[in-house]
Amino acid sequence: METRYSAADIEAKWQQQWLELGLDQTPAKNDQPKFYALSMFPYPSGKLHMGHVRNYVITDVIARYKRMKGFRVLHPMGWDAFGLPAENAAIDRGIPPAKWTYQNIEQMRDQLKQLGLSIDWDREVATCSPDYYKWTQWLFLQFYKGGLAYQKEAAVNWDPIDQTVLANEQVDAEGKSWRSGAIVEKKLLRQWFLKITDYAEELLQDLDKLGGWPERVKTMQQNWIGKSSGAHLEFPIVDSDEKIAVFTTRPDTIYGVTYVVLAPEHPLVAKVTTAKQKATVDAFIEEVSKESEQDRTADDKPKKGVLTGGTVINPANGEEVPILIANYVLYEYGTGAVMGVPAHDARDFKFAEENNLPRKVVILPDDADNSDICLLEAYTDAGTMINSNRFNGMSSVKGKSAVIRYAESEGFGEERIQYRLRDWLISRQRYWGCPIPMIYCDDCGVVPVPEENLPVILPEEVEFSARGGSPLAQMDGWKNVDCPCCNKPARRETDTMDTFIDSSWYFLRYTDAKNEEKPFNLDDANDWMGVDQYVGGIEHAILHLLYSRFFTKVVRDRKLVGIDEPFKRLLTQGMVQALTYKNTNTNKYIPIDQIDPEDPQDPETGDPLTGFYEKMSKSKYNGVDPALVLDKYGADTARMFILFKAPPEKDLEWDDADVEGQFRFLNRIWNLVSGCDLSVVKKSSGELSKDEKDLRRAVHTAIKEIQEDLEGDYQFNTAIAELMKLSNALKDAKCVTSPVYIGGIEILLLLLAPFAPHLADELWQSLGHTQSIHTVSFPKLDESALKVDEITLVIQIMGKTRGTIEVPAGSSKEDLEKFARESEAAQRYIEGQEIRKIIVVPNKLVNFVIAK
RNA sequence: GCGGACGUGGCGGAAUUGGUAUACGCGCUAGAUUUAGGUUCUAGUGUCUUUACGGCGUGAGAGUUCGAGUCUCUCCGUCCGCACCA
Repeated sequence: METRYSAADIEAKWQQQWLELGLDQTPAKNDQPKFYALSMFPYPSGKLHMGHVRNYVITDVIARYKRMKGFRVLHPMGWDAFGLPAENAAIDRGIPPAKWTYQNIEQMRDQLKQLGLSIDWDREVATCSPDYYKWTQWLFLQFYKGGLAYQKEAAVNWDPIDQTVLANEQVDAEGKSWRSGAIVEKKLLRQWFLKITDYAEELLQDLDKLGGWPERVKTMQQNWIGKSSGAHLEFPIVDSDEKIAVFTTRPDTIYGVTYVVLAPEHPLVAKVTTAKQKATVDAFIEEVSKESEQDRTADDKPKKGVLTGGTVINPANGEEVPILIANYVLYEYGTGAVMGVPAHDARDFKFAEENNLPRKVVILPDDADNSDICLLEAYTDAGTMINSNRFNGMSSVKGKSAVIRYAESEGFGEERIQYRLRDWLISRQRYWGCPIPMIYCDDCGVVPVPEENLPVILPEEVEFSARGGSPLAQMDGWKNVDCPCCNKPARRETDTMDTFIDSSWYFLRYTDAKNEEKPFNLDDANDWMGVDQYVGGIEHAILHLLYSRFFTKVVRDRKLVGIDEPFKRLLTQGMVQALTYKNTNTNKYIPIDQIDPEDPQDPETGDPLTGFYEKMSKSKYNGVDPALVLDKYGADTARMFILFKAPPEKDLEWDDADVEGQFRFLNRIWNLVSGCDLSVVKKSSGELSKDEKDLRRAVHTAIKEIQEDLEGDYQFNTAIAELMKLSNALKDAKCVTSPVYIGGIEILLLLLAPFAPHLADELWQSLGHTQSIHTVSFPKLDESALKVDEITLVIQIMGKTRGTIEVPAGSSKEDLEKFARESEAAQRYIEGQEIRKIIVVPNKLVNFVIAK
């Protein structure tokens, strides 16, 4: 068999064979250990991109390896199929969202299959299909029953382009929508929320259980949850029964309060404002409301504020201090009011300075000797309390709890834990999403749809005319329904759920994907969960991963599953980047085919261009279409390249020359194995020659290294390097008629099987095997084969390598020293020198320390 | 500003507990095969000089050690996340 390697022929053939053999199906429960390998499911945009390819190939190698290691593996795939692009396509092209989505799924499923992924397609789910979203709705009702779903009139993040509401997590630091990029506006609407804040503490604490997660993802979640502990303190308003509550992490500075500030939106503002100040206050509120979120939170923005004319009593010392409103106090955080301690808080300091408010020093640095210090900036560190009545002389660290206890005994405050995390706003004024199963009745109020009436079907034949509100709100036939309680005419909720809800439980559905009675059965979920390896992009570090953790804890508390955390190990794969050329004067990207790579110039202006590696995208003209790569080289080459080029968590720089390199490597393997002549193989003659021993060692070294690379941190790049070394060793081997050689060839194919599954099976068959290589166990490491007769001993003088000698393996320290001392390299340097010390590291080196 | 990660040839990247720095690949150079190009194969490829039994070399500088890419400290740089959170 001396034909050329043709990926196109063999890949289609083996994909068909595997399908017929059912190799990718999930085994029923048996006594094998389980392994759940999961990739984040894609949005069915219609076209596979390189980021997908990388994601799914990584998971596939892990799944295939684990199967060879004797695990029963669950490796499913599905579609995160609700979402806005389908509506946009409907508007732009007149295709109904459902039709567009299902077409895209067909297309992308075919593309995924071409990659040779060992996915159990019998468990495929699509979040937009009624048999899936029935259970999304059912789960929502569970939340509702558990008091974890509620409605609230709220100032929400309104995306003026997509015409919908966004969760806080979906608005970036500049106040822009994560999807449309539009500046988000504030709007008051009655919306559904999920009470994720009930789980804030557990979501934070359980990060410690996630040993297999990248540190940075955990840090990001920790910051997002934003726990801080301090005190809730109440300042009585003068001439009123009401009090202003503040949250502070520094109760020890309460004697330094020189004013109190309310957020402009705070409801007490109207009550405390005096007639004299009313015009000023109203003007200020007007001014602040005109500012965009971005302006208001800008870094170097001045802290503006005005007096309300009202005053409060400092409950610790009875002093009367003014109430102000200021733009830097956020209504959404804490109580929407702060106590102003300019001497010991950087923001208050700046604000007081700009608005001529007094300062009062109450914490003295430990190294200062008097209290008259002139502050140039706020002193925010710990120190000794002064000007604080009964607390004078106490360290400020102790003072925190002492002041809290005092506040409790005097009834003006208590200890308080505050989180930055807000409840999850899930209402979306969109059509293509999961309907919220709620009904509004004039008599009965808000009524949940009875479980037996689920799913609330999303009508699929809809007309889209232009961007704007959801068509559901206009579909009277759908909207009008009888109240399940009193049978009188009522109305359905026309908002749909945030699509992040759909993806917060799909990993549970895979464990029992066809269940028509419930979302999933407890035994199956407990058998497969948690996910042993989850793979996906870092962009989901907060949103999807936090929501999924929240959902898991809620369904656990509803006794639907018995685990605390959904994902045991998380691998965040790096981006796939490609070379882009940008004109730094005009900030325009130039397509690569218009450029001479030797001398990159802007074809229009003639400016020299700079090249960088950036994430592949249409707007940068640097995308590489996976379909073209598959056509030219085949799936095995694409897989090998992606795995070899960089470690999985690092960004990967696409490079056609390196793709060629992998293609060459697969061709070398093809030629190596096709060139094998089985007829000349001799019977084992017992004792191995040196060549045979060396080859056998190379083979087992490869087994050892690849196994370690796949067990630990998934170092696919070094695993492939080991495959190359083994293939080089086999190519150079002289003993081609030895059983060691042909055994080595077989092991090479077995080691290659998870990476290049089609080529490995084809060559395996060519060696006369009738069973697919993917049903064979991973080669067993024979430690004895790694033993060497001779080792290379490094001779060092004063820690510098001066030569090497070959010595028998396992020599004693004394012998090693003797060999080293007699070596030519050592002799040159120790001749006539006084040897101070000799360090012998067994099997490694001998170092002579000589008198200088 | 706060938090995290990282810095190794021309390039992507390797290096158990501190023990021969640059594995593997790309690129490049030379040669062989080929009508030619491509493919394939062989050899070479950190750097400097006085080409050696040599010097220098893992962002910079110091330290610990017989010995440091690896450990400690200081500094520089890049990337990422958060950012008025009281």
